[in-house]
Amino acid sequence: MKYIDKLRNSGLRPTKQRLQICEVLFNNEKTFHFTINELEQKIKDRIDTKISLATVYNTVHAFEKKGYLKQIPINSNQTYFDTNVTDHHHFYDLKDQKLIDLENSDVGPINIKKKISGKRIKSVEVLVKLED
Amino acid sequence: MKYIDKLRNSGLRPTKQRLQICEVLFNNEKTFHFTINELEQKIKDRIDTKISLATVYNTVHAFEKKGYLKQIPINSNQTYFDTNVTDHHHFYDLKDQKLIDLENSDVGPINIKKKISGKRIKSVEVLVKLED
DNA sequence: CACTTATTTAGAACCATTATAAACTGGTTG
DNA sequence: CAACCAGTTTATAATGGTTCTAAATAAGTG
Repeated sequence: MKYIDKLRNSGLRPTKQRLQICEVLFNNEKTFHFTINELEQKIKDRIDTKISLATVYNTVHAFEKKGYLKQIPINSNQTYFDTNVTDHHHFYDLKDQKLIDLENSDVGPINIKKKISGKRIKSVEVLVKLED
Repeated sequence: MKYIDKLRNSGLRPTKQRLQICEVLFNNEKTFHFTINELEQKIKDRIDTKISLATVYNTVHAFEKKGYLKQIPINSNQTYFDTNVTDHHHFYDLKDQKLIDLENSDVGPINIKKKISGKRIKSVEVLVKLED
């Protein structure tokens, strides 16, 4: 199983549940955005056994901490995650409430001129809201 | 009272509560960021009468819809608002969980090259996360 | 003042997320 | 292989920010 090493290498035991969630998250042609609820549904559709909601939360948070998932900062009642962890930005379609990837080449380089002493820039995230 | 016209002009009745909240939000030297809870506390400190939590929510949402407040997209369990409604961006200090304004001149111009047909760009928001 | 409509209010309801504590599992060691 | 321990899963309860509800109150109008 190809995700066993990935998990072991990051100090996570390769449990049945985690491996199944890996399949759903990472064994796809394209990366995608999801909420926990949407992921739960995807898991139900793809896997025959049930995985507890608490485990889905635990796993997603563990994967995020290890850098396998990214949270997308957006004002919504639900938290959005992204399986695309490369540097990139997002459109957010206000009407359809859909996220769309912006490749880095779609956004000119962003130059942050201000510095805060003692702090490093960890990430720069751009959210472009779309309306009709 | 200087906020009466502001409210009337946007179709909001200038009630006692709204005027008091205007005082707390807009009668300051500097703009600021807040959550509903922080605003509630500020109101308690500045005003002698009590304003119901539901009214605070109603008012903040009404003001946001009218463009007197902006929501700041950030992943947090609480929603952050900004009394600075000009175009600008934010640092987010992950350790202290504090927002810091970035003037537009602190961030080079942002050029979004991708277009989505039938959609207009409503806003471009940059969140720069800071770590130690 | 009478009337209509908007607003305020306390409290209940909602719902995503987190905490809990018991059962279970993976990995390791003797 | 058995015994053990730490990590993990699980159902369920608890939490907490936000929204809803329905009744009371206040603002605007004629």
